[in-house]
Amino acid sequence: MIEARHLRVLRAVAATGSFSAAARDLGCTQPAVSQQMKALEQAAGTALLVRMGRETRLTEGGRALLRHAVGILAGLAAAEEEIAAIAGLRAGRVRLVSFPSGSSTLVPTALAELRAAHPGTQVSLVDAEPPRSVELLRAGDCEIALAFRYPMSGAGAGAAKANAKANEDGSANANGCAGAESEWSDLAVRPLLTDRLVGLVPEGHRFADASVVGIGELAEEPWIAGCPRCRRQLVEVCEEAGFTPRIDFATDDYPAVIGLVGAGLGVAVLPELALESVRIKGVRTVRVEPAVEREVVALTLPDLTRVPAVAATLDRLELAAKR
Amino acid sequence: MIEARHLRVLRAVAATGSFSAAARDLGCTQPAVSQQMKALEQAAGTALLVRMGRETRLTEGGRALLRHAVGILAGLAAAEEEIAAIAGLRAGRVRLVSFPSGSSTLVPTALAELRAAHPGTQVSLVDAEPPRSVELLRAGDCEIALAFRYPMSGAGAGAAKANAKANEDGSANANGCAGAESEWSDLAVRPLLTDRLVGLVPEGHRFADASVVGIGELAEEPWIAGCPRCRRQLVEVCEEAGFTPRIDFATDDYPAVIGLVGAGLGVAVLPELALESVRIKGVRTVRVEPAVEREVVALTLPDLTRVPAVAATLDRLELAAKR
DNA sequence: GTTTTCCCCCAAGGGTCGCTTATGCTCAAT
DNA sequence: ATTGAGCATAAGCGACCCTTGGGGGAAAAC
Repeated sequence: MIEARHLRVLRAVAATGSFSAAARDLGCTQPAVSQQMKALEQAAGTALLVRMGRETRLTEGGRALLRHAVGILAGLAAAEEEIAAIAGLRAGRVRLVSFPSGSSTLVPTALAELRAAHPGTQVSLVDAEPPRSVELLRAGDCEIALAFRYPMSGAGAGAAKANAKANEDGSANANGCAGAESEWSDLAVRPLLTDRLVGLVPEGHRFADASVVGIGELAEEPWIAGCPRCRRQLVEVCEEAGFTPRIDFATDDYPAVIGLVGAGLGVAVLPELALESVRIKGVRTVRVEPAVEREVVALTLPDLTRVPAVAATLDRLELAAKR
Repeated sequence: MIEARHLRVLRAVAATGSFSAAARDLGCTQPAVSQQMKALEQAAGTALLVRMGRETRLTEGGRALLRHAVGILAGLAAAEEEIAAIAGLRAGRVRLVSFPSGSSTLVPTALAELRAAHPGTQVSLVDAEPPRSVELLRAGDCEIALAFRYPMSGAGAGAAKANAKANEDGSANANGCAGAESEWSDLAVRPLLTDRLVGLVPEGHRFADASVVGIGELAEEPWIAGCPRCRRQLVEVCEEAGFTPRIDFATDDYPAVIGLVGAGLGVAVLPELALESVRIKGVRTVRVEPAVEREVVALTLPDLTRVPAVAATLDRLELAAKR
């Protein structure tokens, strides 16, 4: 079995015309070259070069092998170059999937920094909400999935179980944003930030100037819900507070939620992150009690953390989240 | 440093989709594949594949490397194929240099047998007399040189020295057909046959029906000499017999020599081998005393004896000489 | 739900391989 | 004749590679 090492030696010997010079080129000793050439000749089954006094010449077989060796080693060098570019962040594609409020806040700043530090890397971005984004990740359609989850709601496992029972609108139980039972145990989880839900009330509302509002105080208000997962979380929190919210509107378009609240059609809770990139007009934000937080994380496959471009992207995301 | 072995494993893993199946393909155990892949990933500096439960997928780096690996391994296979063809005598060029009487006797039968046994081999033939043929061999312009030499003439070193002294028409002292001083000590010498010189006299000559003739009995005859080396040998032998031959004609064209003898213009001695391929007409052959023999050998560089096509050619030459 | 099966990782052992150092030989040049 | 360069060989040592045996985890089968 001919190995690349053999061909490197052969090429050096052919180029320099002597074993000693080849050894110097290769950075090893002369006996090493002798042994490699002997091994190669044995693998080849024929003499590859003739020693004529001081000079060494190739035989027909040696010339044939050298002819191939040039191309093979060139290909190998190209492969090493390309892989080194990927390893050295001079190249590398990362497919990133994020939920909308992440795409418009964390991701742009992270990608801008990544691009500035490593111009060769390319990141593609696709929007998808957590259950779907994790599917994409597991299916190999992306390298990083930004997702979020709510901590085990209420006080313990009992509530978590109720939560699990309530999950019957989505796809089976792989909803990807619940607390415990469908964890990402086989994934690499990089926590980015914890995002607090804040209440939204129209200007002039009785709580418009309140600094903090108990959730129960909004029991009689009409509600405007966000994305399905946020809506589920809302219902759950309200039920823990002892009431079932009356949801008049539901949309995953955050500006629309704000517009509806501003028009006086109801109140809402939204992740703080979602508010960062939309123009707030005609509404007031209030802190709600009990505090509800969601954990925003970057998910990837464990092996992919060893891919430099993926690791670098994760680092930038974490950095961007530090604000 | 990426080795071919790594790429073979990578290709097998990519093709089969699992380490175990790749190990079966490669004829080794699964941990061996694991270790090779780990080594390759370390050499590459990035993860190359992701383990997703039961299936394994390539990363971007893995795909890039595999893309190169296909070409590299194909090149390597082509190289091994070509070198195997040369080693297995399904291919291989041999450049053979021979003196004329060898070209027309030993060589044709040897090459015919070689061609029959190994149709892929190609032998090219060039005519050259010994001193020149050995030069060609040493210069790398041929692989095998057929040559001949006369044993140390007369009784010992004294005569050999005289012989050496006489060599002043050719190129220096590398005449390649003398006895001792310019031996082929650095060459591989394959004895083929010992060729006796026979006398040629015209029909009707007083020795035409003699079975054996002493060389001295031809002292007064006009002589027709062959090639320069044969002529030199003739002179030497005659001088040892106590006379200097009167050489009226000299030509290295053996049919011409025979023609001249047949026309009654003189007598000659020719190597038996030279007579084999010419039509003898009008002359008689007689054995001369003392017997003069020349040794016909095949010369090659020592390393070239390990080139299968060269070795096979030498074997066929030896076989052809066994007649 | 439990069991089975498959696949991979890990650790330890043994054998091979590859490189180095040291030595001797041959050839060419001074 | 001597010196220097180049290659071959042998011994020693370290690294590498492969194997065996055991374990864990996830998907498939019962």
